[in-house]
Amino acid sequence: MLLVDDDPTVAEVASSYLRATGFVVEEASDGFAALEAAERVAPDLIVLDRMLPGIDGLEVFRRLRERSSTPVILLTALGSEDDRIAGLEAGADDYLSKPFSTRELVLRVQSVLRRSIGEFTPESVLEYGEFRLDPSAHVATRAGVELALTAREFDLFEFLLKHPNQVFSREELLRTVWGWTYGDLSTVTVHVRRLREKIERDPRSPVLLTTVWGVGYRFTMGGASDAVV
Amino acid sequence: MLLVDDDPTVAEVASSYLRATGFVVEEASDGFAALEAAERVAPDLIVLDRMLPGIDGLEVFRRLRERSSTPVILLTALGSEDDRIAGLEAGADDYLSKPFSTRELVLRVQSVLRRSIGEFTPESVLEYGEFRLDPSAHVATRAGVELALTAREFDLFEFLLKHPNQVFSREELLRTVWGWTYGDLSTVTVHVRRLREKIERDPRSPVLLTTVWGVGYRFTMGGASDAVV
DNA sequence: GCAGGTCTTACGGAACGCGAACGATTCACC
DNA sequence: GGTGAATCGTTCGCGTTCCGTAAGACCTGC
Repeated sequence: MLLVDDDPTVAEVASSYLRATGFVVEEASDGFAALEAAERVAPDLIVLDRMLPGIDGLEVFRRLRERSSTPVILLTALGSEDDRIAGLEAGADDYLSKPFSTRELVLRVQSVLRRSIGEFTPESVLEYGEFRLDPSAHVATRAGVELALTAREFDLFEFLLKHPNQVFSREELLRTVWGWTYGDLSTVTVHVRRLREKIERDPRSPVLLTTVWGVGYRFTMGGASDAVV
Repeated sequence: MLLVDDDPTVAEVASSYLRATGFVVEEASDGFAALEAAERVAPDLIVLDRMLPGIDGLEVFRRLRERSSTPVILLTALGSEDDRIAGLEAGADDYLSKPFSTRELVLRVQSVLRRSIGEFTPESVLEYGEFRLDPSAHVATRAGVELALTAREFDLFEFLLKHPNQVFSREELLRTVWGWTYGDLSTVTVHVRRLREKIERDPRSPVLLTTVWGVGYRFTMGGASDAVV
């Protein structure tokens, strides 16, 4: 997959998350590099920012389409309906407006790939101990029993399961899971709490989703870690 | 394949994409040229814009059907008048509303061709538990008893049976089942409700076709799932 | 004990899904 | 051709769920 964005922050966050999901990600920061990279690696899918230095994203898109039928997802700043129409008009396969959550991006990517390739998106079912999480079905279970997670809780849990034994600050979580660049950090706090309520044996003294004082939160995964499948 | 559209931009983008996918594309920009070309090259498939200068696209469609059974995919502009021709659209093999993604077009083309070629082989019959669904006969049964599904309900049910245990947003369903780029999402809601009324034991508390809050709908299929083929 | 960080609880607004009903349109049947 | 049934997409009101924020209590490190 090829990711084209001139904003280093966006590129880094998005690509790391996509990689964690199991994709092989090539990056490019401008139009020329994008065209070159597309030629070189022949990606399954291209995620393309509309606003690019040098050549405009739409122009890049047209040139890409001249020579291949690779699916393209367009990213654009602040989603006005006009942009959306323009994007689809040009023939993009899907469209996403910034700021977006990484989960949203992954969902779109999988959706587009599912449509283009057929069924084969790596059915990445996450498993840890008695936990099982199926993103495509949007089902999370503990020992076979379904956990009634809300959308946000699910997103958060998914992210943590994909990045175990790693500490994330509230800011980071807000950026990656929520897709916000700013916002009230207590939002994260509360959602962590609510999630604990549902996944911890004893929510009062968390074992899995622990607090790292002054830093953030960590999802701890014991020795035997078979995350991907 | 024959592509009929008077908008040069659409024609160019679409045809180049189709060619990149491997199709041999003939183009026509108005009704007369379309009829002439259809006669001349005898295409496997015709993609026809509904809005054409001179003869209307629908009229062209009728005349085409008088002399051959070549599959036709109708392109429709958006607008209130779409509804009026809903019936005639049903006569087409598939239809797609503008603006559409080029990939979507290719997918529909492939799907229609697959259907028209595979007509001789017995259509695949979907089975799940006591449900049985025969797309070619357009008949759905529960425990041998025929379910009185309407056309849309059937399409929706078919799609869900083919993609069990997977969540689809209303938007996705609108795109894949309805072939719309966008539209009123409550359309999906209502049809899901009507479908539930017919397939659920207790429509008030659905078991098969469940709502995933804030995400979409999921058709849940118990353990043994042999959906495909 | 203090200060800053974290947890808990509660609440209002917003989003969401549901149900019912309504025209418009089409199709089937007379 | 005309009439009635049926389908489809839309609209509106209602109840529910979820989410983000605020405020106070609690805890940790110093």
